[in-house]
Amino acid sequence: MVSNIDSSQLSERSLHLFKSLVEHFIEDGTPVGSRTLARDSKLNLSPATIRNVMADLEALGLLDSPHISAGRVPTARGYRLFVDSLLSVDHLDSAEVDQIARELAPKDDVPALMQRASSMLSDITRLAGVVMLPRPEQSRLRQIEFVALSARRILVILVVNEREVQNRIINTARDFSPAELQQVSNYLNEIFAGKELNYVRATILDELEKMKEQVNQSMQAAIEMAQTAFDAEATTEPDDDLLFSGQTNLMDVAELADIDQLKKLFESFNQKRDILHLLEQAINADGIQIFIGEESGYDVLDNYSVVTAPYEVGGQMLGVLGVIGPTRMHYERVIPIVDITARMLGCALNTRN
Amino acid sequence: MVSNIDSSQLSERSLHLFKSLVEHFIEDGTPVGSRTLARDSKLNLSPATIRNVMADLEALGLLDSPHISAGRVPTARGYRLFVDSLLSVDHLDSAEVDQIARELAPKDDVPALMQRASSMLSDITRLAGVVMLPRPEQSRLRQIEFVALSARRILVILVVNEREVQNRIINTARDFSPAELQQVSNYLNEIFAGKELNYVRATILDELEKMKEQVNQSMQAAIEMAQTAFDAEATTEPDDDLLFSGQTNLMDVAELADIDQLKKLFESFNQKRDILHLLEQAINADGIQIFIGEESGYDVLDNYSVVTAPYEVGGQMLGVLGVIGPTRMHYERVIPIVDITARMLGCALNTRN
DNA sequence: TTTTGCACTCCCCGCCGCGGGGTGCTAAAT
DNA sequence: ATTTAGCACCCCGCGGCGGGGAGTGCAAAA
Repeated sequence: MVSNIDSSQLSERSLHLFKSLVEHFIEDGTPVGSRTLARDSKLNLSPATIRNVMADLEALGLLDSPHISAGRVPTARGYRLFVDSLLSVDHLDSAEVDQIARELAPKDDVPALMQRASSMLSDITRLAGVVMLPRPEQSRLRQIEFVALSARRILVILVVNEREVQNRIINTARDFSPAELQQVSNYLNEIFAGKELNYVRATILDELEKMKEQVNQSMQAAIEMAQTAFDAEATTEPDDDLLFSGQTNLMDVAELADIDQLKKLFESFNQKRDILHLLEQAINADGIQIFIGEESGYDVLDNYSVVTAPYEVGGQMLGVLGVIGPTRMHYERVIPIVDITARMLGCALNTRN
Repeated sequence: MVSNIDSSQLSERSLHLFKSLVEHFIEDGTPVGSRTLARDSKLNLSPATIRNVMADLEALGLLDSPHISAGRVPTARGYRLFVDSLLSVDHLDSAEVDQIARELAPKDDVPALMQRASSMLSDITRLAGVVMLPRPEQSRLRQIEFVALSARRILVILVVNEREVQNRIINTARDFSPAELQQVSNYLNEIFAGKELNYVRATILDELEKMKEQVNQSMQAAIEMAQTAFDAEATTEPDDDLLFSGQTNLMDVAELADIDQLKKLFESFNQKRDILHLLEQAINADGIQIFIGEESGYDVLDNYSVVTAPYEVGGQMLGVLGVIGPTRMHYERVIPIVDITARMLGCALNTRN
């Protein structure tokens, strides 16, 4: 990868002009030329001078011109410089902060809260919002219970991480009495409560097999049942770990030509895979992380930027949330919104009852 | 509403020509004129004759011409006549039937099966698929269980309709011992098992209030807890009762002009409300029901048709599934696909273990 | 009743020319 | 040594024009 441009490599004036240009382009999306820039930037310079500067900036890979004789447009590297060094982020007015706080008031369960966070992000930015839920690898088994539906149909309930509940129904080879079920769950809880879920799964499927002979009849049944339960669990992929909303907002901006690029983007929202990988890169970032256009490495995102922030509670990273929109977005507004939403979501998760 | 055209009101020849015209238009989406129709339809007629016929058909409201001097295009009423009287539905070849059967093999839980049905519909038709889940009104409480997470945090589990499981966490005003919980659940199961869920909710919230004084201390607590549980339940709207997939398929056909009409359609997919209402109209239909263009009454669907079929198991209607695509769709293919999918989904739900 | 012939309409497409907003370069000015 | 002015040039977008194609309606002939 070619190294990015550092703001110290450029004169004050070039930076100022570059900033105006980017701002102007973000505003109306048309290539901006030397004349308009001469008018807009308060520096009293002639278009000719500005042309020279722009030629330099183009040589550095910060600008590009769609045609030889059109205005200039920022490149991904240009946006990078812009957001890293030139951007002055907005102060959100308190009304907006209030709105966010209100939306994230901890009034119902976790998935619903996440969903609200996502749709709030998209509403307030008029872009697409996304929230990544905690990766299941980090989840700890808290409690396991069995409920008899009928003699051979058993409802398995896994309580994970204090408040998540998973359940599935299994069919057993022989009848179990409620008392037996109680005994089995006591046994499993004793061994596995507080353990990491993957470990539990691995242990149950592999290790327990060996000790089968050593324990009594009833425990054998327990082991078999637990195996069935976790077998089913393994195949149940989480799949709802990425919550999108406001995708349709992107159809407003779509330059009408790249409608099938947008289609590809929507499809990758459905696949989830690419976006998931991208967001995973952001989970250990210290605060806001931004992927601009081609930087992301996923070409469905070529003309789009992703602004992300991890959210955490009690110092532990839980997930990532963010906003997806055209590279030409109002970063100065989007960034603080994503930032504060991540913080507040953390709070909301913290003060949950 | 103006009455629809009956095929008996038209001459054999008009019908034949009309049919060719619709087929032709479905094929390439351009208005079709008298010359091409003269060529295509095997009737040995001159364009002029055909023009006369087309003028009649237009007067009847079956055709429309975008401009005075362009070919004709079917109206919604035209499509109606076409699908009701003129259409010869395809025979699905056995490979396709096999594919559907394979996709709907009952290998995992109900929601996943529904999801697969939906995405299969969209894959195979290259349109948008939708599956409406059983309306919660028809659901009967089968079993209720309480699991103590801690002394005051209790997991409530509702088993509904044999295989659906809902769960939520409530906080209680005072401690409950596991034995007490057992007692409460026994009590509630005895009264409410097999009852309709709405009835249960209503009863618990209203009636039980009155009997509070008459029962003992422990039962009072039970009642309070049940109230809390069902209170929470009431606010948990089902919301996942409509499963879409393949929306992006519609972006292929989008005539590029009506991109914001498509946006509105996508938004109504998200709202779910309109589509839900529409599908509810189809639940009591005997087999395939088709809403063509403006017929639906929802103007987001103006240039789209919805082909639906209810699915049932054991004679009881459970829900509706279908396909959404441009009015200009291959009905002769889509109809049997939707039809057979509905049947097979019914089977799959029936033979579930 | 069907067909032929005819006048007419409208869209689409390519073409042209032009104006606007741009550019780069060079030479003059500061 | 910059900055500016001047100039030639580029290229997109737009409006107007003309012709071809596809289609129409109508009237008169078959």
